[in-house]
Amino acid sequence: MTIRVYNTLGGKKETFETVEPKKVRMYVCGPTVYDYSHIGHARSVVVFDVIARYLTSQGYDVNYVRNFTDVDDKIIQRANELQMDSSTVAEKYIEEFNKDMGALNVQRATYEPKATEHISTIIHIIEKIFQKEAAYQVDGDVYFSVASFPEYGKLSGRKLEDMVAGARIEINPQKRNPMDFALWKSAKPGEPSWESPWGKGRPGWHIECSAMSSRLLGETIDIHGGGKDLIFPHHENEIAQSETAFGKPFAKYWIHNGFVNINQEKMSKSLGNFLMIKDVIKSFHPEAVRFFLLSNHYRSPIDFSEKAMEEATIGLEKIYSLLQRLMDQFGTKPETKYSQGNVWDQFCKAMDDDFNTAQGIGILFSTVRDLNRLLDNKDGNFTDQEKEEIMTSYADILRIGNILGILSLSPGQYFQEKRQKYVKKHSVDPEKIEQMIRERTEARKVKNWAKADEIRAQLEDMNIILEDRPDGTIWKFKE
RNA sequence: GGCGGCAUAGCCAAGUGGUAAGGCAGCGGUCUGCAAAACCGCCAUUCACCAGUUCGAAUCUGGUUGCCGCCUCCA
Repeated sequence: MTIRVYNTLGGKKETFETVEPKKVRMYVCGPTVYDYSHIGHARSVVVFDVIARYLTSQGYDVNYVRNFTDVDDKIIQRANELQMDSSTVAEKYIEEFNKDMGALNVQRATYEPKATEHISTIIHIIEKIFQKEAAYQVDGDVYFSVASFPEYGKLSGRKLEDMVAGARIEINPQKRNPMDFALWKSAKPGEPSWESPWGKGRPGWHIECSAMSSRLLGETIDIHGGGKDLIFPHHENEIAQSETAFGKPFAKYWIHNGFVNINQEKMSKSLGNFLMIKDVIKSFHPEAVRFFLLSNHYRSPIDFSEKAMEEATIGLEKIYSLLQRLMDQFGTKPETKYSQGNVWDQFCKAMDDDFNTAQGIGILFSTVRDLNRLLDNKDGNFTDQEKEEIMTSYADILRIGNILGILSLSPGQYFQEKRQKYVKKHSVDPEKIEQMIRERTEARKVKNWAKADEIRAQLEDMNIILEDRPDGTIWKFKE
């Protein structure tokens, strides 16, 4: 089956063909670690996590690099504010990043390098760029000369002349061209620095990705990804540097994810509406967050709101409820003997078309409805063929969950976790609820409906909903 | 000012040439002591607007309007 990928370079969908057969070299720009990770980071990381999982499921050997920018002006500034060492600041937020992404069930990349671990490679590449006469030194700073790279602008679709005319750039008299960017920055006293042929300093922002990508994956890679905002200047500059240094294409496919808005506004410092992952998962289950993030196509913007999260939660629970039902009726998870079925095929078809998780989720819901219908109608009396069908779809749902990184818990665990979270947040007493339910059950036994309904109403006031099932009464929080 | 994107029901959203997936909400029904859950049915003759290409367009082309992003740190 062929996979089609939208390539920012060229602006259209292309057939996905790797440099080496069945091997994927993928590099995704990670965060600059000077603060907690926000929901926008989550989207990018989750989207590429799903892409890596999917490609792996299709038989590719995926070599995935996700870096940390651990030396940078903002980190230095933050370190000064906190009166800490900048590497300590970076370490702290790397740890927080891993904690957040772990909670979101993100798989670890093959390599998760830090810029500071690759200083010698960075210096080596800058030297190569000097050899190509595309770099120049001004005191201790080194700049890349965009005029030396005729294709500059090919990713973002801009022309040098237009950009310079745009004049929103601060003119730095040291630069030959206003669009030139730093490869190496000289160190001011007290700043973290490394020895280099140009004196003590640190790498510019863009060069680290060129270095780590080529070092860990090779000079031409298959996928280079990141948020849309990185297209210019970051990725444009990476292309200029790498292709100048190595004289070959840097990346075949450029994949960029869209933004997360908050209540229809862009997250920004001035609005103070940065939504941190650690806060979001206090209110919503991490799987619901993932489910939400994947419910739109990855290139479209997505609007985060309380309502949207509630809908995502309802959707996720609809699936978990079916899984609960299946488990109650057929025991534990379907054995591996149930091969990939029609549902999985449909899902793959959606994913093959530029990783269309939104469509994939639609398939998931249709399947849930089909299975519920079958379960409703047959009342437990299934022919062997029907059982086979059910178990195949059941297995497919779990397979899809595994690609999307959801449905990783048993339904029991999921609802338990959710309940515990609520109990903790609202300090309710489950024992008391159980007691009330027992009283109601007694009342129902003697057909004292008035009393039963009264208890139900009392519980409803406590935001609790009851479900009378054949095997007993269960309760849930309404929220 | 330059570049790019988007516009599909009450809401969210998929669909890029073959006659509108899916979800949420709502309404009617089955089930239930009553509910809930689940299921069934209803819910866009139409895809911002205007022209054009085509046997055929939400999908392609040109134009209009509106919204958004990037060009400055940003996922």
